[in-house]
Amino acid sequence: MSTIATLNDVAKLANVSKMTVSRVINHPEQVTDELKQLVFKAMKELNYQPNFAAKALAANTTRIIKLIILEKVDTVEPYYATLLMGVAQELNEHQYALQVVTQKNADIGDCDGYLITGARHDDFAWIDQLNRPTMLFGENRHNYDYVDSDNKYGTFLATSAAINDGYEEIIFFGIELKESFEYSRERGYMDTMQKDGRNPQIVRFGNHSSEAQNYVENHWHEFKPNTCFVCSSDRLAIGVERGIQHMHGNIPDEFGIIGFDGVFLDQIADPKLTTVKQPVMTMGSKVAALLLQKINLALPMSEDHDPDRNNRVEVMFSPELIRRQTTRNYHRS
Amino acid sequence: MSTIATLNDVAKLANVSKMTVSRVINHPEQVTDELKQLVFKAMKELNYQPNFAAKALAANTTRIIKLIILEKVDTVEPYYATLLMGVAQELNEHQYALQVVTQKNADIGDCDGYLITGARHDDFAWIDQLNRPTMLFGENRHNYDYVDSDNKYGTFLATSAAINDGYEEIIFFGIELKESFEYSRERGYMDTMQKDGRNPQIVRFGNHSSEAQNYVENHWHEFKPNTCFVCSSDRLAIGVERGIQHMHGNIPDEFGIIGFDGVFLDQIADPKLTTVKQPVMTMGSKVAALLLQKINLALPMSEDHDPDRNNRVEVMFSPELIRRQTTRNYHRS
DNA sequence: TTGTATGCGTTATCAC
DNA sequence: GTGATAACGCATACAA
Repeated sequence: MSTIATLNDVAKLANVSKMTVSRVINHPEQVTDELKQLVFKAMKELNYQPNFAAKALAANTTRIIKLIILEKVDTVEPYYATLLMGVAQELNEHQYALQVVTQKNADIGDCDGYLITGARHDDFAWIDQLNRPTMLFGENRHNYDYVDSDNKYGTFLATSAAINDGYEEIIFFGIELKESFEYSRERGYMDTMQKDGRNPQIVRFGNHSSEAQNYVENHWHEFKPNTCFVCSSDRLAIGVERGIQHMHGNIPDEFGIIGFDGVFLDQIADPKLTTVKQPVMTMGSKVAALLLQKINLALPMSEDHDPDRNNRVEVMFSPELIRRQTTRNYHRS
Repeated sequence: MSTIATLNDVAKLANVSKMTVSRVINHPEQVTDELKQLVFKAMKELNYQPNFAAKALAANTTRIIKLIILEKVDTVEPYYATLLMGVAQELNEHQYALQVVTQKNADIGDCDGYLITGARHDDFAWIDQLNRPTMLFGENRHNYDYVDSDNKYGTFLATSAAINDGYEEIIFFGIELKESFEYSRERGYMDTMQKDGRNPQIVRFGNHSSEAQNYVENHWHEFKPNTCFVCSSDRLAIGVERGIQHMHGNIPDEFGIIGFDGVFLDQIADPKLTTVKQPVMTMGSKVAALLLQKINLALPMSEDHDPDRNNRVEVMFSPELIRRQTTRNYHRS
């Protein structure tokens, strides 16, 4: 038989009803150990795999999660590819299917829950009217549950490193965006600077390497040697690196650079960037896990939505400072 | 009613049986126009969306496509992110769900078909035992249907451009891999060189920028000014660019560089790479479309698998030469 | 051309 | 603790 085994096949082989088999899977505590063993044996023998669609149909469920990437398509970065791998892995383990979707197509077809990434302030009007459990990837000020890296801690790490490495001036290159993650990164920088009795300086750009590069070149006379640039993204950091190189500044002795993200770009740079690396893949698995948890919790107690809207889920992963070639004290690994 | 409309709801509203509604969807030619209009109206009014799971269950189908990425996870490139967007878009339009999977987990859970990318020679033993319709992304010598860009034409474009731009020496930097796409790219280069009465020169590396860079630096004395490097990937091209810059060669006047791929990396480079750009997203949609077509064809006539194994599907997309800053005749866009 | 009955694989409900 | 039955939404086969 090359046909796929069903609950019924297992039941016959184990000499029980298919309900018993179903229970062994979903409510094992209600079945005696003897029967359980028989069923397990039969399942193994037939290599039983539950039928995704039947499960979904019976449970009035889709077993589909939509991952909505709210970014222009041409911005698609390796960042999202990595995130996606994490999400996909977690969903597969729980027999959920994935739909990768842009906002435009997000409304066609039903699903059990939403995973949203790249949400900007203006998107929340739309997000608010979604009527399924939702998790965001990225901190936000709209009271949505989310997973992110600890952005403030990240720039604390970066700024502290710059201080410890003996850079005298430490300038923050931020992203010109009124978003929560950016505020947190700037705050991490500012607090660390102030605690050390230093004067914070922040400049902001669109998140493109060329803008940072132009700025460095145009303001070159203002930067004294022994300056470190703490950046809010690896993109900006690469621009800074280029600007310094074009102006024949020395990296890392005269000028230090620290990026943020640690996905792909940092390694493409030359010299390779010292950066604050986010565990993006792990974070992807985690948002997915939390969403599934939320979905399964929502099912049993249907006493109105949002039984306890107060305890918001905010999971922060600690980023890690990867020391490479754009700061002093560079350790070869 | 916030509950989701079913076939039955539509049927009631239109005063027909649910079978008529089903037919309007699947076999519209069997229904009279009057009824069709009624049904359409009811569907619109109720915003009817077919139930994915029920469809799958009734058809003995999963409506799940597995996308298998056979690459080390840390190699994940923007290339795959882009490809994925194309695949996802096409699948969504046809109400198929996606499972992104690594080879390790590829065997758990059923699916209707496989989309495989990054397949190397050694993977085919495993691929051969897959018992569902399969499409590869990337040309191959194992008789599998595939979509790819026209690799040979791509290096023809690159080499011709180098010739037209007046470079005297044209050297090919290839990837050290016994794979079909690499052979095709090398052939495109060689044929074009020979047709022009020139002497081809090929050097090969692992696909890492540092290897190309080291080679350029170590063999610097061998390269006369007015040489163009035609590369088999943007990664290699970036390495070449760096090598030339480290040796203080002039780009593009003394040395030209042409990359291959045109996803992300080419724009990160500085100066920006002239490259052979593949329409990766379009290609993603196309493999998906072909796979769905193959799946739907396989259903009706079940007269043994592979009714016509002879006509292999090989779809090649023409890549495009994007002129930027690493070759002469650079046009600003 | 249209409607009725049946089954896909699973789970919840209710008997036993 | 275990089994029979109905139901989830749709599509196929058959009847009208």
